[in-house]
Amino acid sequence: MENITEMLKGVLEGCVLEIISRGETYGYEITQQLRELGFTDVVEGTVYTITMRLEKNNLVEIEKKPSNMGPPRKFYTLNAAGQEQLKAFWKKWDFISSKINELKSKIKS
Amino acid sequence: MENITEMLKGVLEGCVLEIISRGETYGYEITQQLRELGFTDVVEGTVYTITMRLEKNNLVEIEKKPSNMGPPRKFYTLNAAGQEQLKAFWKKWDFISSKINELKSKIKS
DNA sequence: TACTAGTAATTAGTAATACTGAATACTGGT
DNA sequence: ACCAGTATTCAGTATTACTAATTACTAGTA
Repeated sequence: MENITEMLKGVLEGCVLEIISRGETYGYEITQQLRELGFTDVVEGTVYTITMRLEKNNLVEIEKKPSNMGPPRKFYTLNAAGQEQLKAFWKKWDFISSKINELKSKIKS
Repeated sequence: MENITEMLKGVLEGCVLEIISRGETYGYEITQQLRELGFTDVVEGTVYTITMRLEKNNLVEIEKKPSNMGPPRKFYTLNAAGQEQLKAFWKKWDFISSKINELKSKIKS
């Protein structure tokens, strides 16, 4: 899918929150999961800006662990504020997507 | 709904395209329709930047008509390129919303 | 040894978009 | 004379994802 970047604004962070909520994970793995999900053009740098923002906003706990596949990994888990943010994200998503779909399905005049 | 502005990026232009496709309309009326749809905080200035972009990208035809309710209105209609853009928007929306909902509904591990 | 590929984090700079907060202008009513 | 509603316009701002790269660790291989 080409040029969806503008439509990803706001939702990509929510996706990252959701992925982290499934269990402790790190940037590179999050990137892979997003690509598997279908957002094939997402790269590490993009996810990094999001995880950095989550750190800055105190939504995650961090633990650095060594890896036998490469350099050490920075594992993230959601704290209480992060889970609140995730809940708020889904609420916003449900709101917006219902409105958009309402518009989409309206009978043309 | 508070602070949904980031999630509106990319989709608001699509909504405006869809509204114009329903029939000749103008900025102020588009704003009202978006507010009726539920995007209550959208203001004229925001819609203006979008209609200006549509003009600049040659996606609309323009006709200025006098009004008996105030200053003259700038009516927009989609041209062929605009209709293509609208189709592309819905394709992207369907793609992204299906992926997000897939993520949302996945069984937590 | 030198090299390549895969894993993993990091960063400065850019582009695109919606929002802020206003100015201008036209009409009708009090 | 004033105000509310209608209607367009615009300079500046904030936020976000992307670009394009650097650094570093491990394992395989020529």
